[in-house]
Amino acid sequence: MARGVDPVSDRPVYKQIADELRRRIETGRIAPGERLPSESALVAEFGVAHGTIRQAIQLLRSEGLAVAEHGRGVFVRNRPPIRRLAHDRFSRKHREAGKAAYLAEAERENAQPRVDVYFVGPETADTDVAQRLKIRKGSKVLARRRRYLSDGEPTELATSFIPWDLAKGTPMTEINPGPGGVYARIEDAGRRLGRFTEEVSARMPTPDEARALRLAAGTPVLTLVRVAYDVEDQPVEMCDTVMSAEHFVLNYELPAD
Amino acid sequence: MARGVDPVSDRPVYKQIADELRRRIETGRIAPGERLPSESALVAEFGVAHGTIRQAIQLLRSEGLAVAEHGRGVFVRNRPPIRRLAHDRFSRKHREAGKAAYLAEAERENAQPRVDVYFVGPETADTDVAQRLKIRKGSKVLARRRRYLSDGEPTELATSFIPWDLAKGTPMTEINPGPGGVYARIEDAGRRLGRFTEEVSARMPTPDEARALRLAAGTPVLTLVRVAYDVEDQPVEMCDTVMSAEHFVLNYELPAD
DNA sequence: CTCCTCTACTCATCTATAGGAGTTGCGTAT
DNA sequence: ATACGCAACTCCTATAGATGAGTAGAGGAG
Repeated sequence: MARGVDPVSDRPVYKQIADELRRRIETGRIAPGERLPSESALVAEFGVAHGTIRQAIQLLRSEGLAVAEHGRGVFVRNRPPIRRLAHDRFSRKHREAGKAAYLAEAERENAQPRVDVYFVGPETADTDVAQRLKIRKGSKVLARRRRYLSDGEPTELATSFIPWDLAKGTPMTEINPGPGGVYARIEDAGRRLGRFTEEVSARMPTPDEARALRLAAGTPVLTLVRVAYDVEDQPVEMCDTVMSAEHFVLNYELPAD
Repeated sequence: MARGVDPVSDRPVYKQIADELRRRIETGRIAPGERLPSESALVAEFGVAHGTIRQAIQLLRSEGLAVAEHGRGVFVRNRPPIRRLAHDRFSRKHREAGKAAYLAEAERENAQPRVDVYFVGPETADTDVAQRLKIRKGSKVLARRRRYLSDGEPTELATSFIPWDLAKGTPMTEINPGPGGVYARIEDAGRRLGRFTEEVSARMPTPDEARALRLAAGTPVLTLVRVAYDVEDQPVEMCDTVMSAEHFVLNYELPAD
């Protein structure tokens, strides 16, 4: 028996059911972390087929409102704590305090930081990297691929590229580049940093990214490409970052002139 | 008969089929704009049930790789042109040239701009607006709700809030605030602008947003909250913007110290 | 020529059913 | 008390069909 759904309505039944469940979530009738009624309970409640209920739940999942756990149930999403990245996170004062940007952020948030280094070593620059670093495509660069975690939860994937001439023979080629991070080592190499540019966008994650960041289905990622320039305005590093969009807010400041 | 899928594999059949179709798209065997084989053709090709094909296609759609058109077919997505928002888009030099930021951008891109104004009028500030504008919750503010289009395609939704004391009796309360936009009128009112802050994040769109921006299913939005401050560092305006993530890249510049 | 209808195709929705796999908790044997 | 096994629950995958609704093209009526 259809309860609350109108099978002859213009709006498909599965959307009507999703609407009803969304309402319950938004009004707090089903609180964050709580379980939704099971598929079979919803079949009974709304008097529709199993597949229809499944479509409705799928919709809520794609909106990021619910997550399914195999064998346990479907749960209202707990909004994770949000990490705000300050616009001055790469300022020299933090670097001189001996802190890489990520560790400085983590400290402010009282979280236990961890970095998994996937790879550090030479690679050849693809078109995009070459263009941003103003070097020839195919040139040798140092690549540093890593994953950042906070209290054991993965938060972002980052890959840095540094022209090989600048990186070779320095601690940048080590797993741990030392206090202040790679940017401190670049300044040690005599290239004083002048400015950074950042390009921000968002998209759906690739399956690999979803796994590495343990993303729930239907949650987007923020992508950030940063290029560091020295005071001569020569690019010295670029960093490609992918982060779970719902964990992050990026803060920027623009002057009025 | 199963062609290219292994029904006893660990990976579900529908994902294997999605993998195969994704491969064809990525290798260009099915080019952007081209049609995928019809559902029934795929049922025949892979020897599986209709529902399984549907699940596979749903997956590709949620990844933004394909769009379905009712009655016509499923097409490989055409990547829309990307709009890059420069970090100096609110600089005084553009404003003094009599151009609002959006129109200046559109001109650079050779696109036909249009603005649908949904609402201009007084509202009461909610908690978030009040906090950002440093006014009391429930205070009167001018709200300006609008949608921007480029060559007829909707690109972003924006809502501005301006303290009522500042807006009342000025052209800001009109549909068209005049040359240079609202920011020019704020300066006319004697509040010289000093800086802007922007907070960027991303999420899945609400159903309303998806409709207003004509978003394909499974594509995220970028959200941007900008606050304008005068030279006394008092907030004078905040603007909440929602844009299709795949249309936009935001550019920022950070000083090194 | 234009307009209409009809048909054959497309995707969208929905039903009904079946077995799989992961989780939880209870009860029994040790 | 602890460990094991099992039953009952959860969601996941897949099948097989029916009906609806939008689109495109062929062909006939005007």
